[in-house]
Amino acid sequence: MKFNDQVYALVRCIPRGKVLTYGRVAMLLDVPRGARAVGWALHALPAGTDVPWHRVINAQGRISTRCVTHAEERQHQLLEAEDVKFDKSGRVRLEKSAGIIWTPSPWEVQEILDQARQG
DNA sequence: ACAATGACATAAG
DNA sequence: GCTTATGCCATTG
Repeated sequence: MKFNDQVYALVRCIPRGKVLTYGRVAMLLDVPRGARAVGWALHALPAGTDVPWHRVINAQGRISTRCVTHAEERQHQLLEAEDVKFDKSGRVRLEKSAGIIWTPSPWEVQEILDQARQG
C-alpha cells in the first residue's frame, strides 16, 4: 500500500510542536482531495504505533476522531505536551502567523515519499 | 466492477 | 457556530 506508507512516513516526519491537517497531508501526497483516505490510513494504525498520528487534525483545527474512543482527550494531551496551544473552544490555531502548520520543502517531501516507496 | 464505509473538506441553510 | 448535503480518495466485501 503505497498510499498508507506515504501517509505514515509523512506523519512520522512531522516535527514536534507542529500539526498537519488531513487535507494538507493529502496535498503533499499529490492527492489534494484524498483527505478521507488519509483519515482511513491513520485509522488503520495500531495502538502502539510509532507514528505521531496525534499531530494530524482536521481543517478546522479540531480533533475528528469519532470512531476511536476518548482519542480526543488523548490528542489534546499529546498536543499540549508538544507545546501546541488550544483555543477556548478546544481548537488549534491554524493561522499562518501561528506557524503551527508544518510546511516541509518539496524536496523533503520527495525524499519522504521515495523512502516510503522503497519500504 | 459495484456498493458500502470512513480519524475529511467544502458549500449552503 | 452547527447541521445537512455533496464530492473526493482508498479500502473492503
